[in-house]
Amino acid sequence: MPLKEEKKIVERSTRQQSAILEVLYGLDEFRSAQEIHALLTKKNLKVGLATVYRTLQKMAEKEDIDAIKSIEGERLYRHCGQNDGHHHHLICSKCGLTITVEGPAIENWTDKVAKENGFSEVSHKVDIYGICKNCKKKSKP
Amino acid sequence: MPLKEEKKIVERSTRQQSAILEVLYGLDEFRSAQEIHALLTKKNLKVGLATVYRTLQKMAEKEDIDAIKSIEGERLYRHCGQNDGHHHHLICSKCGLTITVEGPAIENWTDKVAKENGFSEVSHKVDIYGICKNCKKKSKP
DNA sequence: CCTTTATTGATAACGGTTCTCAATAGTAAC
DNA sequence: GTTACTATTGAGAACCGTTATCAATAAAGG
Repeated sequence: MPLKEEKKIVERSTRQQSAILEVLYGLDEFRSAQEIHALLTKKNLKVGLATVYRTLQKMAEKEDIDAIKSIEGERLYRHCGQNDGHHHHLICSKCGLTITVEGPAIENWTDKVAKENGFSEVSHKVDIYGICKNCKKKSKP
Repeated sequence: MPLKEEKKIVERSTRQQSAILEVLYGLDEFRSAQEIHALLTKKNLKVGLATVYRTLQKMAEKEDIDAIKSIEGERLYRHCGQNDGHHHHLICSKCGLTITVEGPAIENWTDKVAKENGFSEVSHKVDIYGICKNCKKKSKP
């Protein structure tokens, strides 16, 4: 049983998957499945909404792309350049501005807390929400 | 304009609100609005589902109770004893086990990161998800 | 008791996501 | 290229948590 391929998202490569990847690579910030679907449509790449959901989900599972939850509970996706090194996201709750941050300190702290409490697999998902400078300014006129 | 009252959830106190509070005080872990509604029903405290949602929302706004989001995106509520001092939650993604942790280190880090990036209001919502000891054990038999 | 109006509750609506299942299209073997 | 197999797709229905609607109810104060 030789392992033929390994970097495929799924067992068969399709037009739809490439289209979704194409859009993802063009993204600089997190987008919802629906937004990605809209972007595809705008590019005349016809892909069903259900397929977008399914494919993004699979890609996120395989960690080919980054997935986070917005504070409203929406799942957001982004192709994330660096696959090495932990990094987290500082996301503006108002406008969605996303900044990637490195967090050795937080890694250490979460690891410590996790260990003390017998938890594992805590490290990868510390996304922090706040209000960015611009939005703060706007909200206090 | 004298401020008459201050610790009331709302402007008028009702049977329904007391019922919800009663259930909340009996909770030791986070529960969804629907679960709380079910608990009320079980206690023969008839309260409409919409009212449960509304009331929990208001209480959480006033920070009379703690609210978090489960990884599935559900809002979960709990009456949280200590009202003083920042604290965060370490929550098992599998079984929902919740541990309250203090995090001066994380406060400092988030503050620093926030300031560096011009963000504000980042401090209060660092809930960390992981897999607790028991669930980890189960998943690797 | 009466009036005012915050609150309630049954139900509809909503929004994001997942499911269904027949149609479509990769893939490997011929 | 053709065939057979089956993974994938897509349109729409279903789902699920939540919010909105709005008439009915019931606190609070006079």
